[in-house]
This record gives sequence, C-alpha cells and structure tokens, in this order.
Amino acid sequence: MDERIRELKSRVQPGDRELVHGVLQRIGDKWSVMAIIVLAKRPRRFTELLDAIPGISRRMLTVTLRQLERDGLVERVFHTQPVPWTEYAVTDMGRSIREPLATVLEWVLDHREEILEHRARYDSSQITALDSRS
Amino acid sequence: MDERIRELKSRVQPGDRELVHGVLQRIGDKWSVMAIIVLAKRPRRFTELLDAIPGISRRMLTVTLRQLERDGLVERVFHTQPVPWTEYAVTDMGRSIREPLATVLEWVLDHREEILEHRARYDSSQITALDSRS
DNA sequence: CTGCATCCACCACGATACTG
DNA sequence: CAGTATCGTGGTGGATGCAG
Repeated sequence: MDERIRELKSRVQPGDRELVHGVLQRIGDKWSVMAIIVLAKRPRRFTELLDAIPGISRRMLTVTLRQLERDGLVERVFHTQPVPWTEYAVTDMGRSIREPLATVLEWVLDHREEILEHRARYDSSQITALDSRS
Repeated sequence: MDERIRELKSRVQPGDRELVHGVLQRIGDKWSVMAIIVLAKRPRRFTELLDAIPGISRRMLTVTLRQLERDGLVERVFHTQPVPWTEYAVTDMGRSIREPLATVLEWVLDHREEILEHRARYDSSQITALDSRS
C-alpha cells in the first residue's frame, strides 16, 4: 500500500494538486455522481434526467451537466430527426470513473458500522460535555 | 466492472446513500485528505500540523480534525508526561481510506491529459460563443 | 422541451481576537 | 501550546421566471 502510494506520488506533476482536488470536489458535490450513474445505464434527454434524479432542480441539472461536459465525462448530442432534441450520454472516460467510485463505495460499505459507532460515541460524549457546562 | 457494481449495489442499505455522499463530501473538502496524508506519515501535535499543512488556518484545522475524529479516522491522544500536550494520529480505518483515495488519484493521473484537453476545448468554444453574442 | 438568468438561503472557509 | 468565538465573504444549491 505504501509502495503503491510512493509509486503514484512519483507521477504527480506540479499542477496536479489542483486537478486532483477539483475531481474530488466534483464527486463530492451533490449531483455529479448520480448523473454519471444514471447516464451510464443509458443515454437520456434533459427531462428524462430530471425525472431520473429525484430532487434535482433544472438549474443544478444544467450546471452539473455542463461541468461534466467540460471535463469530458459526459457528452451532449443534438439530434434533428424526427424532431429536434438533445441527448446526454457518458463518454468512455465518464464510464471509467465508476471504477474508482466503486472502490470508494466499497470502502464505505466495509466501514459502515465502524463509522456509525464512532459518530454515536463522539456525539454522545459531546452532549455530556455540554451538559456539564451548564 | 458492471458485475462489480451490481455486487456492491446489493450491499447498499437504506441509509447508506447519505453516508456515502457524506464521505465523498469529506474527501472533497479542502483539508481532510491532506490531514490524513500528513498524519499517516507519523503522529503530530496541533502546531506541527499547522506547519505541515501550508495555508490552513487554525480554525479549519480544528474543524477538520474534529470531523475526522468523529468518523473515527483520526484520534486525539492527550499526554501528560513530561508536560501536557496533545497528539493526533490516524487510526487503522483512517490509514485504510488511503487505498480508495489512491485509486481515485490513479484515475486522475491516467486521465490528466484528456481532462485538460476537454476543458481547453470546451472553454474556447464558450469564448467564441460569447464573442458571437456581442 | 431545453435550457439560461436572477434572486435568495445556507454553508464552507478565512482572518483574527481571545482563553486556559 | 491548543484551541474557541466571532465576524465577514464567497461559493453551492434551490426556486422561479423567462426564452428559443
């Protein structure tokens, strides 16, 4: 593991810190991951995405799709036949990011109980600290 | 890959969506990953972390450490000998999250050029769109 | 239908003064 | 040394009106 990290570190170039953090922020935002997951099943049009991603607003769907499009994870295809419409689809790169995402998901599922236990313990200790303060 | 995703999905329980998103947000925030990386090398005291993480404020260091502590990724140890002081260290779980993080890092490095190319292309197309609008 | 523009609420973060 | 408290600011996201 430490070996792997050293190996990866040797590949990091000057501007990569910002890039890495940018990607981490993207997958940490509210809708990007969901959009990629939904689009990975099959391409959709704007309104279909609105329905397929419960709770998202038109604004955030637009913003999210533009960001993903900018990075090349999603592409927007314009059709004219039979009637004009827009279709969104994941690119190969967009599809490939599900791999690291799955690794994160797996880690969370593996440590689900441990995290929740720690939170419960931490929160209750904070409450008692507050109690003794009053 | 799709097979792996299906397998992981079968393990997802009702409340896990929030939990997963919470973890993604944490690794997407500005300082958590850096704090874990620094602490993984060796334990540090508060002021050492302040120096080891360039640009972080005392406030954000406190906030970040408390969140990581709450989730059980970092532990705070109080010493009394020879003089009272505080020491922070990563837990086994905190150490283990470097694995999925490394996977994400690897993906970013693998797609560094492609992402930057897409951004450059997207941005220049936006500029021309703005030009034709004026 | 597919957006973009605007306004607003909230939260993350930074600067800084203060405390045991 | 190791924080906490307070304030200010920018960014993220939601609601909604308008347009091609």
